[in-house]
Amino acid sequence: MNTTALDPDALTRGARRILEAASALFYERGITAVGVDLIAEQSGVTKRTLYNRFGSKDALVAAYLVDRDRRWRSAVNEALAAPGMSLQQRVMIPFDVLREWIKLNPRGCAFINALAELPDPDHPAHQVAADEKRWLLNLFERLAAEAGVARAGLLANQLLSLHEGALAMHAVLPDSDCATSATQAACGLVQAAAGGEGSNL
Amino acid sequence: MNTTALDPDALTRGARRILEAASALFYERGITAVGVDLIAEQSGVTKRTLYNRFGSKDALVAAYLVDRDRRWRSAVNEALAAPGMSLQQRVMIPFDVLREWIKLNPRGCAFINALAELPDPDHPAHQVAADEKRWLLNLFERLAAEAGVARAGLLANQLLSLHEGALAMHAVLPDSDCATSATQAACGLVQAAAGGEGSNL
DNA sequence: AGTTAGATATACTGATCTGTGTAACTGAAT
DNA sequence: ATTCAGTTACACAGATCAGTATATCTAACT
Repeated sequence: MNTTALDPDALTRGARRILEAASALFYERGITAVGVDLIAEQSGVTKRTLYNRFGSKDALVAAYLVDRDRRWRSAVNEALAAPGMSLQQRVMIPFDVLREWIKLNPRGCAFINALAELPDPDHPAHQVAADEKRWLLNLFERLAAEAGVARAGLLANQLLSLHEGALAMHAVLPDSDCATSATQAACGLVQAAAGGEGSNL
Repeated sequence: MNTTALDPDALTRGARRILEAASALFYERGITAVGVDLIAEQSGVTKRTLYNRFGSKDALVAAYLVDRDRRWRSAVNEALAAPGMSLQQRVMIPFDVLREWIKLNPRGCAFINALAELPDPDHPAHQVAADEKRWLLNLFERLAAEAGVARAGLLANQLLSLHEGALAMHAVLPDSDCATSATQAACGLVQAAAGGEGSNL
C-alpha cells in the first residue's frame, strides 16, 4: 500500500520476498499468466500478506517494473563510473551492459513485454516503461554530446533502436548474437558521427 | 480444425470474419486479455462456430500470427517488385515498408508481443515468430550480398536489430520517430559496408 | 508488561474464461 | 427432393482468478 514510491530498503521481509518472486515469475512467464496465488506460494508468504503490502496485483506489477528499472539503471551507472574510458567508449557503455544483461535476462525487454499485455495507457506500467526508454535515450544523447557529436539527438535515437532491437531479437533468435553485431554497428555510427577513426571493439 | 495450414482463401465466411476480429483484438489488447466470447461477439459469429473452425484458442492465436506474417511478407515482396531501384536502395526496402507499417500498427511487433504472453516454447506461436524474424534476417543478407557487401551476414544482423528496435520503440515513444532515424542509420551502414558514397534518403 | 505492526491459516465470494452438448436452421450442390 | 457442411441459439460444466473475511500468532519496540 505504501510501496508506491518503492523505497529501496523500506520493504518488509515479506514484501521483499514477494517482489523477488513476482519479478522472476512475471518476467519468465508473463504478467497475466501468473496468478497472485502462485506468487504467494513461491515467495513462501500468504496471499493476505501480499495484499496487505501491495494492495492489488496491478500495484505489484508496477512495483515489479519500477524495481527492475532501478536495478538496470544501477548497472548502467556502475559501468559509467569505471575510469579510464575514452569519450567515444563511454557512449558504448549501455551496449556493454546489454551484452551481460541478456545472459540473465533472455526473454527480451520486460517493459516492452509488459506493455504487450497491458493495453490500457493509464496503467502505471506505461509511465514506467516510457520513463525507462526516455532515460536511456537522454543518456545516449548526453554521452554523444560529450563525445563531440554534432547531432547528438539523432545519434541517440539510432543507438536506442539498435540497443532495443538487439535486446528483443535475443528472445526470438538467441543464436544470431545480435547484441555483438549491434554493438559493432553502434561503434561505427559513433565513430562516423564523432569524426574519429579508431576502433573500440 | 483444418485451418492449420491457413490456406489463404480456403476459409469459410465465418472463419474469415473470426480471423479478422481476432487479429484486431489480439494486436490491440493482447492475447490473454481477449476472450473467445469477445471475439465471437465482435465478428458477429457464434462461439460454437469459432470452435468448429479453429478448434481451440491456441490454434486461433497461431492462425492470427501466421496470417499476419503472410500479410507483412506480401507488403515487403510487393515493395521488392517495384522497378528502378539501385541495389543499395533495395537493401533499405524493409525500412521503407516499416515506416508505412507502423502507421496502422502502432503497438509494436505482434510476434514479440505474443512471445511475451506465451512463455511455453512449444506453443506454435514461437515457431511462427522465429520464422518471421529469420525470414527478414535472410532477406537482409540476400539483398546485402546482391549489393556487393562483403560480410553480408553481419550487416543483416545489424539491420535486423535496427529494424526491430525502431518498431518496438514506436510503441513506447511514438514521438521519437525512431523509424526515420533508424532508416538513416541503416542507410549509413549499408553505404559503409558496400563502400559506396551516394545518399539514399 | 503492553502495544502494535507484520505475518499466518483458511475458507470464501463473485466474476471470468475455455471449452462442450444439443437441437434446430439455411443454402447450395447433387 | 435430399443431403450435407456451415451456422445459429443457448445453456452449462469445470477450472481459475482477483480480492476479502476472520481469527490467530509472533516479534520487536516503548
